[in-house]
Amino acid sequence: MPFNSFDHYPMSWKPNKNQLRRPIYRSLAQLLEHDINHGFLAPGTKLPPQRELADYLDVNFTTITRAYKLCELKGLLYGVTGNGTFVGANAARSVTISKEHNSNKVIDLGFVASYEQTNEMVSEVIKQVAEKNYLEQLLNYNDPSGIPHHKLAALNWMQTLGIQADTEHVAIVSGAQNAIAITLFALFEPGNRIAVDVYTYANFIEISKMYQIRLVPILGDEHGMLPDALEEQCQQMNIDGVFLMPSCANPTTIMMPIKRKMELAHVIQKYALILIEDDFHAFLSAGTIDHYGQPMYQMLPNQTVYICSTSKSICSGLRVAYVVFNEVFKSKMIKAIYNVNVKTSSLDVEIITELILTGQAQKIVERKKQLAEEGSQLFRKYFSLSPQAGHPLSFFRWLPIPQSKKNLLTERYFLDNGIRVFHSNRFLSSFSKEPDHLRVALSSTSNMEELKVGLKLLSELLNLYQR
Amino acid sequence: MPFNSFDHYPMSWKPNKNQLRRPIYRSLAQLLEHDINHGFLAPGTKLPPQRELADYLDVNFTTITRAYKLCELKGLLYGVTGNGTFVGANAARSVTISKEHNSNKVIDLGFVASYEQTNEMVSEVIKQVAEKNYLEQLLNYNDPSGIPHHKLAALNWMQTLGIQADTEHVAIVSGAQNAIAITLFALFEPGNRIAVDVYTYANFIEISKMYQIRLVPILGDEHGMLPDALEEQCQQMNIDGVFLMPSCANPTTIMMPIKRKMELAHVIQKYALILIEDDFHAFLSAGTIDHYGQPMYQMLPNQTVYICSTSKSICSGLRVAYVVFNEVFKSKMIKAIYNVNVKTSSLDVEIITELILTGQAQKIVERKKQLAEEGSQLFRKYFSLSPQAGHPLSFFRWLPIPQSKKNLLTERYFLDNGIRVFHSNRFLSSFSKEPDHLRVALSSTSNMEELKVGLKLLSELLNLYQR
DNA sequence: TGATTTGTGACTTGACATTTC
DNA sequence: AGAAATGTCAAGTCACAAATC
Repeated sequence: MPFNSFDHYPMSWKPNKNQLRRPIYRSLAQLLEHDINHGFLAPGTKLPPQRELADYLDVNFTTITRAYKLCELKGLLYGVTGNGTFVGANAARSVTISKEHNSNKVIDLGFVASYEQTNEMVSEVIKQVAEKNYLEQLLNYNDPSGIPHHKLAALNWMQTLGIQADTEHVAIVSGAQNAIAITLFALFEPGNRIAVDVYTYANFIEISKMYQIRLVPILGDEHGMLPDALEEQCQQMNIDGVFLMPSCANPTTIMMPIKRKMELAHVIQKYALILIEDDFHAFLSAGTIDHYGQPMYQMLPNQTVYICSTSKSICSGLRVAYVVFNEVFKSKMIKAIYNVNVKTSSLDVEIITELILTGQAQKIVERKKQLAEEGSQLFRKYFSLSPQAGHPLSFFRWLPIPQSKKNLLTERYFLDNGIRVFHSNRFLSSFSKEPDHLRVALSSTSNMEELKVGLKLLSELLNLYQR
Repeated sequence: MPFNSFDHYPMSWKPNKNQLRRPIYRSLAQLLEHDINHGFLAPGTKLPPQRELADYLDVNFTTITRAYKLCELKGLLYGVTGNGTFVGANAARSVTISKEHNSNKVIDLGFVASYEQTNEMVSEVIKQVAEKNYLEQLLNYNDPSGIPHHKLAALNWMQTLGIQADTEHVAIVSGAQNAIAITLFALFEPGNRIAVDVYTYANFIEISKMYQIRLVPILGDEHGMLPDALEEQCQQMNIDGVFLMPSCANPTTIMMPIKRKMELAHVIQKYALILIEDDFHAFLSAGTIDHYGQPMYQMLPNQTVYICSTSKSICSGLRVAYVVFNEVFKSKMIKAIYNVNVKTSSLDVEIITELILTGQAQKIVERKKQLAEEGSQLFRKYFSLSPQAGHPLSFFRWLPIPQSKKNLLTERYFLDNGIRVFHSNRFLSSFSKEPDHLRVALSSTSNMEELKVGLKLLSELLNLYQR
């Protein structure tokens, strides 16, 4: 007979004993998943200790361990030895951020687009490409990892970002998200652990959940992830990789100075982690910002997959990204690219290549920088920036907001009032006590006037929200 | 002390006891993987029984179970209760089939392309699309699952194949392989089991290995998978899905008659399997072949993901496929599409759409059918077809060859003599005692003359091979 | 500081199903 | 036809590590 009287000190979760079928651990995990997904267990809830629940259900405590673990792999829970097991911040919902059909009344400061105003410059080049007399050669199955000529343009482009590589160690894929999916697929297995910033790219959290990668949040400061914190976690558990966006972390806008990169590289090397370096804002940093230095790929070529998307810098709709890797990863990466994509449309890549080789891409970048500068100025008009404001040209801002009990309803509140923004919780893989933020995209409205209206409305709403 | 004297009855695999580290099961799995990958354990080898090996290594027998299981999930092994554990047919190598750079002297009858001669008809349409005045609207992040207008064209196209659906239940992805990856990702978890034909699509085997899906081969006859065999396996173990290519199975060219589809649908429904229906040859069957009937999606809409690629039928390089699913799968599929692709280039889809709406696509199909007919005739000139020859217009043939000790070296033999073809072993997920075959692609040479030379050479080589 | 709480994970036990002989 | 061989899998035991009090 159980020692405690459970009625007096009720557990946070009491599964119905009668609903349990064999195997118990699966059945229990199912009940747990159901209760989380249906809101009976709020994010952050501390679950009953394994032994206590086991006692209550009259089973061995490792049966509970196993049930909890199933849910952990699905990204619903996380456990802390000596402390307890908790429901994850985003257990109950998908945090995927995608472009949605808004009603016309809503101004989208949520999804980060890329100042799509520049796309007409691309249309021109499409017409030029269509006149080429070798179009047929772009329409077959040849060169699954990219036509050599396209790869050369890629290397040319990435050279300005500080990347040195050759055509044998670059491949063309369909955008950065696609590159991430392929890299996870190629180099990681379900159950592996990847270290991430406490706040990290929401779609990375989501794809990790899907592929059953366990994320290990690492503390950071104003220069990004802390090497000591990473090392500590590496000592404590078996970590397989680390995901970083050094050129401008999403959502925090932190740009990692070269010094921090080197310190982190040291730890990454020491523990033989695989680094996924998503350098999506490099085109706004390299050659523009002093202490930017170079990509981490250059420090750790044998351990890094470097991802350079052209979606933010050149054109979002053509879905072209470059992936750079060393010989050790090559065969696995090529195989994964084939398994996921077969290949990326050579027509699209031809257009990007033409943009690069004719110098049009550089003009687009200049224009986007200009727009980013304008967007930033508008933002500063309505909100004060802290001295540690992150990347000056970032396509989005990380705006501290007062703590509120609304919490999960925050996004709803703004949406109902005509603004789409994302709450910091969406970028959490476990939980955090840091102050709440909003991520505010500056690059998604169709013009600056709309952005201005949006930011003004947001600042007004925020004043009301505080009370 | 062990009962048997192991020196007298040596086990097929004797791992070095001293190399074992803790955890034992992982370390053992690693040794096993190494020995398989380095050829010390040939495909088909029977491994020592779990209890015997455990005795030898002085560990509990379920430690061996676990080690074997790790390797099974990676597609290296398969176990049969009561019989033993065996090294898989393709354990040591990747069976991925991709377009490779051949030396000019090699004629490629391996990779199945799609009579790329028709691509110049596509070039024309690209020029037309480039002149549209709404190009910019194709270059942004909007409509990740496809622009409504594009979806309507998709439905229009698939209607001729017998599919009834609406725009809410179709999505656009980047080719059939991409569709498969997304479907696995969306609806299956690592460790799940999927039933397949004994000989099945090599790239499906490969992606399943990567995602740790266990394949369960099901016996078939000249009309495809046997419903009874499927049912038997379903009773025996927990099977989650089934992968079928009813319009023309790759590599066997079997087209499933409507009667068989209905019988299989019955079993699939009874055991609540998820059906992945890759209908890549439907455009060569629907309306052409009498007893083709309709896709299985129409019989089991709630359990089926229907994949319709335009690579084989319209244009291979543009990477566009349509996916049809019911409401129950919708949110998971849309999420997975976003996580893997974000979206498919709307420019490419616009071109495919234009091809469909102007009727050019239909003309391309007609031309491809003509070419397929020619290719088939050429084949019959050099090889006799059995009465159960499979799909008459198939882009490839399944050619019985004499048993030979060369086995794994068969592909090498033909390659060294100027022909790339694939041996039946490449399409096996476990093992089989059925007679050997070659898969001979008819659609990959740049013209019919080259195909003729290739087939002639192949028939000559085959005569020599027999001796 | 040290006992206690709490989670992790490898290995062991034992029931069971199928195949072989 | 039945005993033995063989693989599968859930659940239990146990050692340990980190956090808390």
